Amino acid sequence: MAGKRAAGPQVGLSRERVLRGAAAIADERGLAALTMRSLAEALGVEAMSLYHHVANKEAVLDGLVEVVMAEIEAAVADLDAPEPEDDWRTAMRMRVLAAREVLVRHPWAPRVFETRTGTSLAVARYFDGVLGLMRRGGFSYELGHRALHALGSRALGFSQELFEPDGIEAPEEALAAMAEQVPHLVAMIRDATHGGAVLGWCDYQAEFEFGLDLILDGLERLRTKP
Amino acid sequence: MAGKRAAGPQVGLSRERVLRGAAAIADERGLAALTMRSLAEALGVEAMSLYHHVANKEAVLDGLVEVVMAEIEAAVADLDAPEPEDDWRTAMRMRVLAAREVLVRHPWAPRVFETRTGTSLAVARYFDGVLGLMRRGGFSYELGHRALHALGSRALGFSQELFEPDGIEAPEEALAAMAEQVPHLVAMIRDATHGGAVLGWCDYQAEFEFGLDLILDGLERLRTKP
DNA sequence: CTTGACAGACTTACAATGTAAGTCTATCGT
DNA sequence: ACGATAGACTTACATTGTAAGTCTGTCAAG
Repeated sequence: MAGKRAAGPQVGLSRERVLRGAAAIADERGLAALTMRSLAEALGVEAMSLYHHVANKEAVLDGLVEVVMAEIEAAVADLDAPEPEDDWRTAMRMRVLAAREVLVRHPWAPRVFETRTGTSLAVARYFDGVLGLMRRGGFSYELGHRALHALGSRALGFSQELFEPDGIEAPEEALAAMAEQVPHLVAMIRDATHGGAVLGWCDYQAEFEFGLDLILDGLERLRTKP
Repeated sequence: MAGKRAAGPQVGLSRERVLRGAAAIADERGLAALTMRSLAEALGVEAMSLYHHVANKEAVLDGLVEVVMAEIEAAVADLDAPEPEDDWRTAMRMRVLAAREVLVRHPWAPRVFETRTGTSLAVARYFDGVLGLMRRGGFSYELGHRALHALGSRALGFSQELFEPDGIEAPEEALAAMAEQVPHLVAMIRDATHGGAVLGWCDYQAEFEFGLDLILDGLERLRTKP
């Protein structure tokens, strides 16, 4: 059992440094740019050296989940939220939005989460905290369980947007061209912007909160009158 | 403009056949097994021949989205749902559950959806249909828009489950070992199974419907009293 | 029937990636 | 002083996507 020592010619890697480096690359250059070689280079080392600290690339991705979850747990711990016994709804809302801030800083995180098979301990612990919050807020285990499913990834601050309504320049002609294929969407955009610029008309943060509140409201109703 | 002709020594490929083959491989052997070479082999052809019908592998994945969406549209068309004017909630529910049946047949689909950048026309058309349904059900464009966001991937029949509560053998000892790390989850499982077997105690279909109904109920409330 | 254009298959080749296997060296406990 | 060892490096290879070029069977025009 050697403690920690700086073996080798230089500072020495560590699982910590490897994972931090991986997160940095994903943040700066995207998930596709994260290869064992690019990661090694960023750490001033050869690719194979990484394998002394992580089993393989899958383990790096698993580690990224831990990194993100640690940031989320830290953000949640910093929160000055009400006691769930007094106001579980606000406590939950703040927790989820704190998690969301972390996720927004790491746009690659949802994709990494999704490709992990099996639940990581870090994720399980987070959901355990969510469930504990609901328990303190007066939920039965049964309703708490359903609530975890209903929230899904939203509990961690992201919703799977399969369909991005904005990002279009959408001058009137472009809309007209689309009107045949997707008439209702086009009408919706026209209605929302009444002829003005479309870029950025869709406020994702607001929409996320809307969906979250819809679920929380529903849960609260079930909690009080089952 | 040559019409359709069987050029070459054999039956001849086509974009159609390539995409169907790709879906078959993903279904049978998983998404990771889908390579240009494996796909070619399955079609009795060399890898490079595929490039006469698809631009590159990304295009194959784009095509998979189309394949899935076509199946969903077909399932939706077969539905014997009420007119949205009479009962939008049931019409929507049936539509989403029909989509879900397709998605369940293609477990790789969510991952493919998520990695596509930009919205495909097929997906946009689907959401256009959802929005149209809501319009006929009495939604404003504004509420319809928010509803699309609130539903998110659920409109297509899947929820991002980051956390899989089952899949554990969970004899009492295993639970005891986890109790330190995730006490609430363990208590929840104990409560739900009161000592019995844990395997498969979690009914994903039922949980999906619960979450869906929670959202639909919330939307209905907003629709009738804004 | 000949011929030539071309769609659509095949062959070859290469760069990028993950990683198995083995080597080298500085540090530490004895 | 010295052997063990952690942790770096080197080499090598299988898999993948795909660029570039070749070959061949079919069809339309002469």
